[in-house]
Amino acid sequence: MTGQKRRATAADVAKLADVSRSAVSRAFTEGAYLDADKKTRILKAADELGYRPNALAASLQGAGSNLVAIFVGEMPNHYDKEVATALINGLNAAGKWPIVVGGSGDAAKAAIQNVLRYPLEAMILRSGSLGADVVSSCLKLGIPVISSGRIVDGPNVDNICVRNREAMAVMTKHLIKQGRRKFAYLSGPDAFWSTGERYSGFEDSLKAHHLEPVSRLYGDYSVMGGFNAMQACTDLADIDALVCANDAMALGALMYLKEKGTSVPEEIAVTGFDDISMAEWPNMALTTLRNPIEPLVKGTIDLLMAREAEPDRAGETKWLDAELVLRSTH
Amino acid sequence: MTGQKRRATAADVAKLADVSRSAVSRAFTEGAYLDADKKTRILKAADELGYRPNALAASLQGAGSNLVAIFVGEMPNHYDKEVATALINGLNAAGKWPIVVGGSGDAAKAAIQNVLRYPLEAMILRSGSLGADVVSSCLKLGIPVISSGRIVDGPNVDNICVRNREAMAVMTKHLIKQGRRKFAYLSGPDAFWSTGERYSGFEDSLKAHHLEPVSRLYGDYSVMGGFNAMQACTDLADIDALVCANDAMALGALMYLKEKGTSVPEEIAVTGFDDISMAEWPNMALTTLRNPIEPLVKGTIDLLMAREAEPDRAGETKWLDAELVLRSTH
DNA sequence: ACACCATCTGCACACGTGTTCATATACCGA
DNA sequence: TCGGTATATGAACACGTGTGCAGATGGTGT
Repeated sequence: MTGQKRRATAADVAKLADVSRSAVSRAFTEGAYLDADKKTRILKAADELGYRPNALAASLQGAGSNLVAIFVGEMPNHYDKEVATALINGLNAAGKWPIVVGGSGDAAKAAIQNVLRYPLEAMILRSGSLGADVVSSCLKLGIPVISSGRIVDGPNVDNICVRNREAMAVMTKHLIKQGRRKFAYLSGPDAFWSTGERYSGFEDSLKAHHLEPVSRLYGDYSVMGGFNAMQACTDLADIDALVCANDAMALGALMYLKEKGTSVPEEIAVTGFDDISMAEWPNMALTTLRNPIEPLVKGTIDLLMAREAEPDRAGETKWLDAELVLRSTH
Repeated sequence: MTGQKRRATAADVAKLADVSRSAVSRAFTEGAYLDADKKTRILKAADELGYRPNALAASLQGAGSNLVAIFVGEMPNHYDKEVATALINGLNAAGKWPIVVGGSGDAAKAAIQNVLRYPLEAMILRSGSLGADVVSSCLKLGIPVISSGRIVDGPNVDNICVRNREAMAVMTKHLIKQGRRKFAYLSGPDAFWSTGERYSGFEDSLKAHHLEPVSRLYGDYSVMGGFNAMQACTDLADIDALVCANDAMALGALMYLKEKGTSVPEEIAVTGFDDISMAEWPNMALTTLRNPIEPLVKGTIDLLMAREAEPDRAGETKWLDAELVLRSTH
């Protein structure tokens, strides 16, 4: 016979502690004038009732909502999940509470429109497929947009992104220096922004050494996609290096080559991009480019804080450097 | 010279459309009496201003907040991340918006206390390490608790959990039937609730066939933990089956055995638990127990909706069945 | 003509909070 | 004693919304 449990309010605490409601509010406000004894009494009563200030009502009053949205897309890849995990933890540590939205297509758009009903302090975008209309919706509401992993144009939009082209150039040059000459490239789908960036870094770097790619294969950034692309590849014999657009496809390719009996790296070098946790597994030991997560998270939060401090500042773009990680497949 | 962009309110829309503020509110309320022409005019004005109702103010007024918290812990394992991803997508599809909290220890507890300031419709717990104080905090605030993956006692607490014991028994019996007799068990840390459940399912099943485990090894549920545990194992020669408490450790063990030249499954069978995406990779093909994600998500949302419909109902526990997935390591 | 009902509208309230404002008390220096 | 300052207090307002209420309008049946 407990009935529906109602959330205790400041008025309830005030009645129990025999003080005014204002006093209760002050007891939870740092630096407000309040008698020490009274404060103790209030906090005790609050504890007894399990009271804590309603953050929504507080934000209505003017306090920051501390709510942030993250759009993470489908997260098909392990790297996406690792980034999302790290981002959530980083935001928590900064006292920001992320509402996470996933999915793709119209459902995702509708979901974002729904989430925009909350007074968000920022919208963090972690997906290539989202249109400019989402950005303009946010900006109309005065919600700052931070795009991670893709450069988005727009007034006051902040960006953070790894230098895809330069990273691929570093890898390609390393393989050339090592003596490789017959390159294939395992590419992601053209729909993703990073696909073109990474390929052109690879291709330009070859051209600078008067080389041409032997072939450009296509996958869907997944492990099985990499496996299948290799299986379908006809000119494997003409290749001594396979540069992959991400780790997942590189691992898939690696598995196919091992199954087929092709020795890596003796006959073919295989390289990835991201440095996901599986890349350092003992039977993989993939040579790759580390798409650094910790600086990505820190940079994102720095952008968030900077925008909070100065809402009208011009959009900033932070560039991150990928690091060459040499293991056993090159 | 745009200045700080303020969020448009119903009053702003009312002024622009030359109607009362009530009319604006009604334009966004299904089934409210409102002249059709006026409604069109209001929606047009709202669109122009980028207005949408402030969900916080609305929830203050009595509407549901549609906010839910998920505590996901550290998510060290791939399975945790897969579940979290699916859960987020499922909640989104149900029109619920999850605030995601991670971490462990005191920081996590503090984070949860902070998130409890929001008027949540539920707290979903996805981690073994959290104490009963969190549950009581939630219940004091009238926030329903749903525990996933671990049974939590408490008034009106809902649970959803896989039948760990039964699943391990199915696997063990299958191996016995197949002719295996000399079993080792690769266990997780005792601190986790599921560790004991899974082991006892294994052990009891052996006993029922008058068998004793050769040894119980310990890992930390991670891939490298499984790899290292096998490396440290001295009585590998006395074993023809290795039952692992989860897939990650099984994969690590598999990698060690392959590196060492032990043939799987001829000399030793290796089995896992969870059926993470890596388990079906071509060079792994792990025989395992599917810890079903889709029913887990659906069940969680069903519990959420049932509790919303009837807040005072007794706590319910949903049990899920794991499915034996036979691949190439048994 | 009258009563009735369905539709429409604006005023006013309530939700729970942080903070301003005016006022009150206590302390200190001159 | 007086003025000044630091501290303490409750009443009142504002935040943005959904809805109850009372009243208005117009159509329909008798």
